Amino acid sequence: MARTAQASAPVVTGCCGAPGDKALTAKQADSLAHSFAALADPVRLRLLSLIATSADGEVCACTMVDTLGKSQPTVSHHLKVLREAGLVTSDKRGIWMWYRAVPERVAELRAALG
Amino acid sequence: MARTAQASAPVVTGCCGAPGDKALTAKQADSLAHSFAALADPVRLRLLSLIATSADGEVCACTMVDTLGKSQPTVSHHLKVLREAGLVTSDKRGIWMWYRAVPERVAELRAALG
DNA sequence: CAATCATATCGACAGTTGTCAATGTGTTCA
DNA sequence: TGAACACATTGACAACTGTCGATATGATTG
Repeated sequence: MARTAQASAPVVTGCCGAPGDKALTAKQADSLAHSFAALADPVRLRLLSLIATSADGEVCACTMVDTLGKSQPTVSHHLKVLREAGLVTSDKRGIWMWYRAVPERVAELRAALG
Repeated sequence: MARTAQASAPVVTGCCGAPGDKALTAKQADSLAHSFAALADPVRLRLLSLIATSADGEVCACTMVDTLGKSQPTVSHHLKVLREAGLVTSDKRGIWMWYRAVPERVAELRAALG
């Protein structure tokens, strides 16, 4: 994208060189920050970990309410955040809501770190 | 763990199986969440990206104040968060403060995602 | 020494976020 | 139909966070 370096001023008047153009743009950073924010809560990390490490690849919501020490509305809220971040999908079967991880989305974030 | 429903029925009476023991503990999740929180802000992501992609591997603070559209105290605050998260180190030389990335720390977070 | 510059810290403010009780929605079963 | 259950949503509140102006700290220069 566009560089922020101004070619007009030849005098740097200090230490500062050109910032280089490989860094994230503001838009890219906004999007990434939203995704990482979904991981910036211990309850959500435990939820995602619970789902991702489950034997069947899916976990019922009631299991998570039982396992974590949080109220049902709180767990529901965090699952919604994970869903909106694309990190999990939900699937209602009968009375129960089953959650699965979205490994591709996790891989995207991992790729952003290296 | 302990089920809070009626104790009379030994049957599972529902969907819930055992949660499995591979998931994160509360302590692990707390620590990880703190680290990811450092990445959950667009300004910090741009700072880290600016530093990590710089040609010399280090960037002077004044460059970052110039590049991002934020005030000097704001940039200084975010750099402190990154420093406390172990993602960058700082080194004062003369008047200027130089920042370098800590790739091992970034790798740790990347590893936590897969 | 005083003046100047780069950066950090402080104080205050608005906006966001995590939490839970209460309530709503939709499903199953008697 | 109505009761019971699983989950989502709402509303409210405290705690946290990003932001900037003002100010402090520390180094350099004249």
